[in-house]
Amino acid sequence: MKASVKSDYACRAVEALALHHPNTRPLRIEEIAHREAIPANYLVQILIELKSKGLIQSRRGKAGGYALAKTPREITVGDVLRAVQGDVLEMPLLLEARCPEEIKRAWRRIKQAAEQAADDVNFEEICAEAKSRPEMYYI
Amino acid sequence: MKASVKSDYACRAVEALALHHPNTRPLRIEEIAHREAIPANYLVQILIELKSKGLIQSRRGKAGGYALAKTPREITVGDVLRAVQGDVLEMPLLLEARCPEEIKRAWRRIKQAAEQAADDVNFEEICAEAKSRPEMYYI
DNA sequence: TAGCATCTTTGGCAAGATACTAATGATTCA
DNA sequence: TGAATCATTAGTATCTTGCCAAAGATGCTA
Repeated sequence: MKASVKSDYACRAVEALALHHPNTRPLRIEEIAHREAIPANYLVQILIELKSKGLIQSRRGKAGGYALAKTPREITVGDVLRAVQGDVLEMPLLLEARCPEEIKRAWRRIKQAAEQAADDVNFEEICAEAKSRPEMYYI
Repeated sequence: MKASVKSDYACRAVEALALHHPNTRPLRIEEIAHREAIPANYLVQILIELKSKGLIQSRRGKAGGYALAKTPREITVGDVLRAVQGDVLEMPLLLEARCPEEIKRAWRRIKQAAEQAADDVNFEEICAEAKSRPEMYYI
């Protein structure tokens, strides 16, 4: 089991929007991509997924861009992971008939532990930590 | 993050060996492959990795095969996952300089939760569950 | 209403990972 | 010696990942 770069990008993009919140001016793709060092062409697709899951909202045209659709406190890392990869920890093998039930139970325990940990971190906390290290944001 | 078929095969192979324990006759690859419905040619490679990590042992030649190198209680799901995939939850992005520290912290929390859950299940428990459902082993 | 800036959608693609197959070698035992 | 087994290595079809880029849709403004 490996964490994908995409999931990381998604969390960092949401963090950027959360740090900008509740400023009314939306952040453009290019701004987010630059701040978080994410390839803009890839970020586009990630933002679309986050939007379709109701985590962020967008506006087009001049003065367009992205903003959170909820408060940072209402968005967890688990929400972001589910938005971009379907589930915090995907286990297709839970559907396989040949996997014995007791092994499936062990897999489920791991899955639930990861899910709980992911749902336990919201972006208000993440922003608070980020702001306690302001030096990062002058580079 | 997705659980691989390989990890599942590894757990099922160790379960088969644990259920056979402490019988002195080793289990042949073909036996394990048949019992757990795992492609034999693939299982070979998995068993080699489990052996190199000291979880199982082997004997060659006639009357050869595999057996556990420890008691089922001494082997956890976490041990098996680390043996076949390096870590319970791999997070190469923890090494990336562009990922802010507060996001890394969130990733670490998820990683540790999964690790703890995996280390919390040993194969004695798994065997006990399996034996409480004996119907599976007559098919 | 023209035109531009932005988001949106779609298709493509190179590199790597996954889940195998298969051939050959090495070891043990009778 | 030879049969049975594990051990090693190479190959490979398919899928996934992490992007790029072109064309479209929409909103703002002059």
